Amino acid sequence: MPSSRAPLSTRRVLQAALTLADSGGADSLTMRHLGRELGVEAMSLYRHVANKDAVLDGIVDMVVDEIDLPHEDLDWKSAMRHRGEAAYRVMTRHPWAPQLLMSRTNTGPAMLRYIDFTLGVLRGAGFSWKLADYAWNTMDSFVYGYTLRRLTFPIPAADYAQTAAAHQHLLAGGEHPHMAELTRQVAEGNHPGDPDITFGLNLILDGLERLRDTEPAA
Amino acid sequence: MPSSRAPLSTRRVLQAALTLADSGGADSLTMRHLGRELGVEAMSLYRHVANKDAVLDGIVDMVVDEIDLPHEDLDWKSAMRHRGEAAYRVMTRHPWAPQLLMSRTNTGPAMLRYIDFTLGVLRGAGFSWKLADYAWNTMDSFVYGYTLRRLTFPIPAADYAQTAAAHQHLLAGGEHPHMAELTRQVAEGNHPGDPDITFGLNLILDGLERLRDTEPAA
DNA sequence: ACCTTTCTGCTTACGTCGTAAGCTTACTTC
DNA sequence: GAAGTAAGCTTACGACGTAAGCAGAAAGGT
Repeated sequence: MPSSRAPLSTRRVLQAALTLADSGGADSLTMRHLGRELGVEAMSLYRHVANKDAVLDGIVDMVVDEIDLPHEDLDWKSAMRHRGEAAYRVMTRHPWAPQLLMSRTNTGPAMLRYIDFTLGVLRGAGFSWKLADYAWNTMDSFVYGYTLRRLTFPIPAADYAQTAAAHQHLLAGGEHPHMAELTRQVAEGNHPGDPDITFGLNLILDGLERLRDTEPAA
Repeated sequence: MPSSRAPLSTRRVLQAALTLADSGGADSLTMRHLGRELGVEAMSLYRHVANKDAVLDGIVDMVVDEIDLPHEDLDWKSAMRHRGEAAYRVMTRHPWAPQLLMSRTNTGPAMLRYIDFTLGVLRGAGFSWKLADYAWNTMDSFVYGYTLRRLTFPIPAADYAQTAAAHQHLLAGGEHPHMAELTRQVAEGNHPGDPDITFGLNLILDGLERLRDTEPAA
């Protein structure tokens, strides 16, 4: 009895690749492993995708497509904040993604849609073309940077105080007095230790609003 | 006549690794290639570095160490702006670096020094511990994000207008009306196309200043 | 002087990766 | 059924990081 297997397709390959990356990280996403997951030899995948890069481009765009766009009728600041937070949430669900997103030029359809929407929101709010362009670029730089740092950082936010307490002695040498004191503050619970993404988003959005009001669209 | 070769050392290996990465990108930095560059077999390197990860950690910290710290007597905003711009410049000299910096947990001595200095500047300017911590985290998220985006982006800033003009037809389908119009604006020279890093830095610094003045250090 | 330890670099080898080239099997279309 | 095409398989190549063990030279003790 020959095993009757669902036929391969680009879609199915990318879907499996996404699942594989989610479960085992970027390192576990190899052509051989991906093939195994689909009950197929590695080389068979090449009938449906050009090469591994195409797989990476594909799953990155699938992730971008998960970022949901806020309702058109939200005020621009809420919309933009929502957008940034949504991007962060999605990346957190797919921790391997931001690294990849930032490392390849790839601008898939989902990304184009996402940018176009953002420009629309800003233009609707009275931003000049130039300022709108600057605005989304600045926002995105921050969002990606923040997300990458968060994902790379080894300590879960909930454990900051505890970890700070445990590591205070490492900074006792006096070479890094400010870090030592900051660590003490965190250990004693005087401050939570890492800003939520909303902190930076609001900072940037408030600044953009002021710029818009200073130099309005021509 | 046996070739009399300078003896290996951790320092020499890391130095060569840095040079190799600079000249050929991260991909060209392999143990075999690195050995060849030093006139030595790949396995010989393992006498001086634990493994490839140690090499990567090492050269990343060397790059961080290149970021020069502004003078202590600069006002805090200039100091912070200077710091961000310096980081950007250094990363641009070593385009392979930010990717690596963000992907590994590694906090080498140069990084510790850099953070401690920044905290000192902010505390000296009257920021609370909490706000100072938020401040440098937000700044750095932006700086790294901005730098990564810039390095990944395929078009040199000088060619924006020309490239925009050449690609306008791709957006003619009407699916992305705002991007199409933005591209037109860039093509016609109505706006330069991408913000300098100073734009975002000032945005964030001005915002931080306002926050400091609203909720001063206890 | 000789022996012995240690240090440095070399050789060989294993299991992994992406993928080129060519083969085989199965399904369509007449 | 014959012919043509598509889908998956086999084998192989040249990378990669690095484990294990070897060879020769330098250094220290007697």
